[in-house]
Amino acid sequence: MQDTLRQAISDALARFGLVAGEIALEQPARRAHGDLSSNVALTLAKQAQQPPRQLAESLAQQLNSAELSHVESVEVAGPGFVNFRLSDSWWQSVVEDVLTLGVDNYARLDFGQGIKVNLEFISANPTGPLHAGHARGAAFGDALAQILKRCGYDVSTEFYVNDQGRQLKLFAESLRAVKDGTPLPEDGYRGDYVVEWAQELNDEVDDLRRWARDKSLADQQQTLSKLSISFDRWFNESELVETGRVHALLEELLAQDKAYEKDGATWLRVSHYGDSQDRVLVKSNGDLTYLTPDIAYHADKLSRADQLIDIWGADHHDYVTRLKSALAAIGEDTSRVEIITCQIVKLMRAGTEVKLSKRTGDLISIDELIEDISSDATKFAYLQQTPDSHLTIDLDVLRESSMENPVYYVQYAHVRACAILRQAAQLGAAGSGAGAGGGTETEAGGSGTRLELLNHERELELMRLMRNLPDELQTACTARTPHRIVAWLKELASAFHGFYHDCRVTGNDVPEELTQARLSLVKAAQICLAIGLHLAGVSTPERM
RNA sequence: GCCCUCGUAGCUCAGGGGAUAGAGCGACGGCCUCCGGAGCCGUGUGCACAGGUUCGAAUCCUGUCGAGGGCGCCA
Repeated sequence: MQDTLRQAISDALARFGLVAGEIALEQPARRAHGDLSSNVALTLAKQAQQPPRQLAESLAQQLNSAELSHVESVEVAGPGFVNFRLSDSWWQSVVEDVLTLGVDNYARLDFGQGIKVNLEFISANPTGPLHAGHARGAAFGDALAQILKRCGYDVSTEFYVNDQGRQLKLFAESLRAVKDGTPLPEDGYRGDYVVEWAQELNDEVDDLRRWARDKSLADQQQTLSKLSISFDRWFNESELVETGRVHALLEELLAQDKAYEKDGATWLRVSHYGDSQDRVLVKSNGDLTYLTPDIAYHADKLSRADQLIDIWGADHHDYVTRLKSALAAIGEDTSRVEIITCQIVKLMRAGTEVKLSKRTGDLISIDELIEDISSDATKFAYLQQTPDSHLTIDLDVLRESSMENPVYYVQYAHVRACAILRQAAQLGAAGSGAGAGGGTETEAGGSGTRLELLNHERELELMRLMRNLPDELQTACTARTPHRIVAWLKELASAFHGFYHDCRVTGNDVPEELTQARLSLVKAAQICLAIGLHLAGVSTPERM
């Protein structure tokens, strides 16, 4: 539709000897201004050497005489906007599109062209359960993966397990100290789970670090499965070290004089590649820094995918430049590496901020969150804002209030749609003759369904939103903003509840043909709600 | 001191060059002989500040103020 209009505008402009670059078409904030609007007359006024309003009038006249399909009228408004009013038939046809394509194929885009994207997120240390600080990256990463896939990217998700560094060593030592009743090492791990896990230690455990890692991974994986988040690959840092690849990388860097020795340590000349200073690769005590295997890890990922996306917490933003400079140093194309940082989330409970501290062991685990406010609500809560926002989540409000916790509002719309379809199926089965279709299996929308009966304002609003889904999806994908989908879902749910309130589907006082048309609409809405909920990574209940 | 992000309604947040800036919550007031009331409808206030760019700025640029995060041979 939009492409058709753009072409028409372009053709009309050509008649006046004008050439536009990008022709913007957007939905006006107010419906009174039409369904679609273009500002070409404003942007081209100078080139045309006439007032924007006058150019717009000429354009509108030209477009009106072109008799474009599904276009009711073209009007000029304001300083020179060209507004298109679309016919109901355009919105009604979305019902047919949705029913024909279904959950799997409506709003399935292909601009990703099968490009291989490797998406890494969470990558928590294997030193304990996942906690609230990981939840945003988890919800964001999972939703982004779903969105990228639906846009035609070949996505593989990955969790990097840092099982070589100081943190795991420290964690293992902490477990041992708790078990033996000796003092914790400096900066050691605290918290209830440390004590619990330490009690599970016995003499059969010969490699404490490995045991601690596996214990952590098992715990984290269980939490993720509660959140319905799965990874295509869990990548152990130790794999890079043990296969000698990190060692080979170091030798190569030294041979190329990109690394050098100083003060007993080995340094990488990242300051030549954009970083503010050189960085240590091997500490003077012989240990590797986090950076060294991470370079090898990203090089490995780059050999497996066209594009990398890393999702990090904002507390690591400083590391972005360091990693990219290091990758530039080894000759990688850093434009293939995208790093998204999510801002820290502040949690409130009982009116006060919940302080999270790894140092004191004062943490809220994701398991606790799920138990407190459910898995779907946890994911949805973290998905409502841009990753850039410094959001505050009030646990009490999430638990108690239904609209601060819109996942139920949206899911309830889906439940209602299913309930109506069930009801209709029962009535049909009762032998009313016409039959309301087979409930959720209804083929409504097929031949004979009079979609033109769907002209109530509530119905039109619902259909407009369904038409928008592909656009919303594209925006959410290219801008990496899953919250767009969530915002759209809330609007669609609202439109559905309004429709439900004002437009009865079944009943003796509803003409049979209208019932059929509305059943098609309900089925289409249910499909769209399911698509959106799926993209957000939450469930689609049929009853609540 | 330097770097990143943010500052929009009483609260939590959308909107990120277009026309009269939105939603939920909270507050107040309506709607059940109704396919599930976890619902629907109505009522109010607001773009931190100052310059600049533009036909047009909440949106882009600069500065000021404020908030969060970061500036390790931690990860």
